[in-house]
Amino acid sequence: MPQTDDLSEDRGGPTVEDTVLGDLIGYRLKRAYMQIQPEAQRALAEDDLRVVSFSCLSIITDNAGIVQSELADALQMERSNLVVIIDELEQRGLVTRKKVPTDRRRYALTATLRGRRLRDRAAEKVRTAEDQIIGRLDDKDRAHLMAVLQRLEDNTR
Amino acid sequence: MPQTDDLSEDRGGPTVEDTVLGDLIGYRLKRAYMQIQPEAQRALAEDDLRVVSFSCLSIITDNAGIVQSELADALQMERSNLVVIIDELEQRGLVTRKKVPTDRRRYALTATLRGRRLRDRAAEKVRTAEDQIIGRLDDKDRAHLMAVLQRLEDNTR
DNA sequence: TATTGTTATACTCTATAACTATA
DNA sequence: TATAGTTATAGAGTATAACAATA
Repeated sequence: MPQTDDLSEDRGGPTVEDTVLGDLIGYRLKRAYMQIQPEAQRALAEDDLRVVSFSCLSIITDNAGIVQSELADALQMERSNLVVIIDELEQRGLVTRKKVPTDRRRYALTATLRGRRLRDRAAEKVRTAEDQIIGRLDDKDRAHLMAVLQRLEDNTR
Repeated sequence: MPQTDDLSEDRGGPTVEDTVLGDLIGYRLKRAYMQIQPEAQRALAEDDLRVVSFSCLSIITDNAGIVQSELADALQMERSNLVVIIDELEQRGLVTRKKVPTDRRRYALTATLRGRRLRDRAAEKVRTAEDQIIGRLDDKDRAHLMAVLQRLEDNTR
């Protein structure tokens, strides 16, 4: 098994490969996410979307009629922080807010046709950006990664 | 393959499983990290460490003599944001700052015995916390996950 | 009484610019 | 002229408390 216990210069990089830290899943997850996130951000910025607003638009698109507190639950964020995001999506004509007749405290969120189309286009761009980073990761490894991450998440529910 | 296209109530949870979003690696990575991070945070808080200060202490421990800008590179963070963190680690007697004789602009960082011991203890706690979340993930899946995440990260360098 | 959406606010993280001392 | 460490500050992102409307 390849293991580097040589701390001196190795291959040009700014040194430092840590094993104790590198063996922690949380650290590896964060590092991997840090590579992907900026590229996703850049791809979404072309359509004036942030990662969080894209996530909202995406879930609303696939779950027409969802209300804000449910959306907050789904994204594990505070419903108070959702307000301005939905405000913007609504102002841009991407989603609609409609009072639920049976419970007038709640607003049913639905993506407009324009919203759904934007979501599809943006998702495609993010996918392309991700694929470029994934590089040599073949389909089998990708599928396995996704399955394990999903399982990891499910284990905590 | 198991695929849910039923959007109605499934098993008590607050609904919502999105496929377009859920098929993005960035989203899955973030979700998985969101499950792990709070537990790691809680484990580290017992020793008055934050994730970032633990990461610093850990890298310094394994790379005695590293200077701040190298550490910033290693953790992919701004060196300006490192200052207060190292300040605190130094004040707690966990690391030392020593001017490098050959280049007096730089400070060599080294973990003290107490720092190294704290790192080892804290790492063990985080590991335990992670293992509890990982649950049924067996050694093979864990190893494969780590390898793929590492590869994913390496692909971008 | 409890919940939904909302507002305001505080707190943490991260990013940027500018300074100093050294090179 | 450039770099390391530092400071101050601005900007995100996130969390908390309180309120009005509704249940």
